[in-house]
Amino acid sequence: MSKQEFDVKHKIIVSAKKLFSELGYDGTSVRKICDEAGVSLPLVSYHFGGKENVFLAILEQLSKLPYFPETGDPKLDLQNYLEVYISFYRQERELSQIIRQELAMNSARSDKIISFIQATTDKLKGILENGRDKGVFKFESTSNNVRFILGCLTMTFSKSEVLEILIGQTDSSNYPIEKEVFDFIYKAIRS
Amino acid sequence: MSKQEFDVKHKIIVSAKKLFSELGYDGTSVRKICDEAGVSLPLVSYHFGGKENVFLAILEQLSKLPYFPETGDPKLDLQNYLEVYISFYRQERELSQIIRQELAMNSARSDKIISFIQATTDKLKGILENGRDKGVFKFESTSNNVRFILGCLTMTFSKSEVLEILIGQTDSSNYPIEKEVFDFIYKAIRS
DNA sequence: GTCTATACAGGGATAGAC
DNA sequence: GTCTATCCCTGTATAGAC
Repeated sequence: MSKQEFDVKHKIIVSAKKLFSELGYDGTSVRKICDEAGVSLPLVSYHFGGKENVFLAILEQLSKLPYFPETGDPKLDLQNYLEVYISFYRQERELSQIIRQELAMNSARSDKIISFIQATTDKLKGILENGRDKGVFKFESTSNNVRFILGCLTMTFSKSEVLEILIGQTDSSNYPIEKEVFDFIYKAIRS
Repeated sequence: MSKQEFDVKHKIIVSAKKLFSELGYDGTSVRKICDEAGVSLPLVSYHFGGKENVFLAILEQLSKLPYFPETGDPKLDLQNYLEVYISFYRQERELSQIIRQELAMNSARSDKIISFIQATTDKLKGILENGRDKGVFKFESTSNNVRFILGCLTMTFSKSEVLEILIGQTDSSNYPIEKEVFDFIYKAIRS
């Protein structure tokens, strides 16, 4: 792949990612992507073979989801888990927005997303169950609590202006939301 | 409005609601709505003046959001709040799914949704702040904690098959999720 | 009030020149 | 490898018959 070819593919990816996150998959046309990227329409088909594949190429970035070793200490593992993944998604605002949209839509593309994030979710499940076995955590249903935690995290990443109108700006800027979401979750599940 | 006219409008609304919740606004065409409803294409324009207005007519059902009196007791008010609104959204699965999608999309239609649910969110905010003032609840930022709670609730209502694949089925069916989400939230914010 | 037929804009993908 | 021009499909909305 030549330097120039790389540039075009890269420009398309960057523009598509921006537009998908703002307008959703259906709301983003190939024409808009190409206008944003400053390239002509057929280049999407030429380089990627269609809109769908541009989307999949963006999802590939999920394979860079960070890994961290587990210590076996439930509180510490939970803390690490939240820290690592929150910082990943905070750096990847557009990507997290796209995932949020697609999962909310139950779209056909969701299956692909799941295959990327399944391991992450399973890890959280493992941490919760380990904590419960050791008597550090206390809750009824693991999968329900995974749901709740993912719900909290989703809201934490979300860059939605709509939510800011609805809920209001964060009021204590000196206390970071990363810390507060851990407080919330840890208190919620500890014994 | 004649009986027959009511029936057609009603059929369109019911079909549109189902399809919007499954396919999203952009993914739902007027043709699909009419096929589902068993009526001809122009009737949407005739009765509603367009697809957008069908959507708004569905949102009108949000004005039936239940009201409940506040007692001033933070724990009780929180419990009532969660109970009332969870049961509303559990009865209105399709509607809650639509709201979830639209808010995730930051769509142009979100403003309308906000105007319906703003009061509900403000009420939750009030309950949290009252609880903190009385020393029953303990947290840093009200708006952050409203975010977390709404995140938990969103995941609780969500009928997404995708999430079931990702997280797994609820494992303890005898302990209702309505009860568990209260446990989770209450533990998270109490002193 | 409801239908069939159609207009017209916009979608994705491609043919063919360069 | 990249462009212009175009194809064909599907989207919404409407004209006009009944």
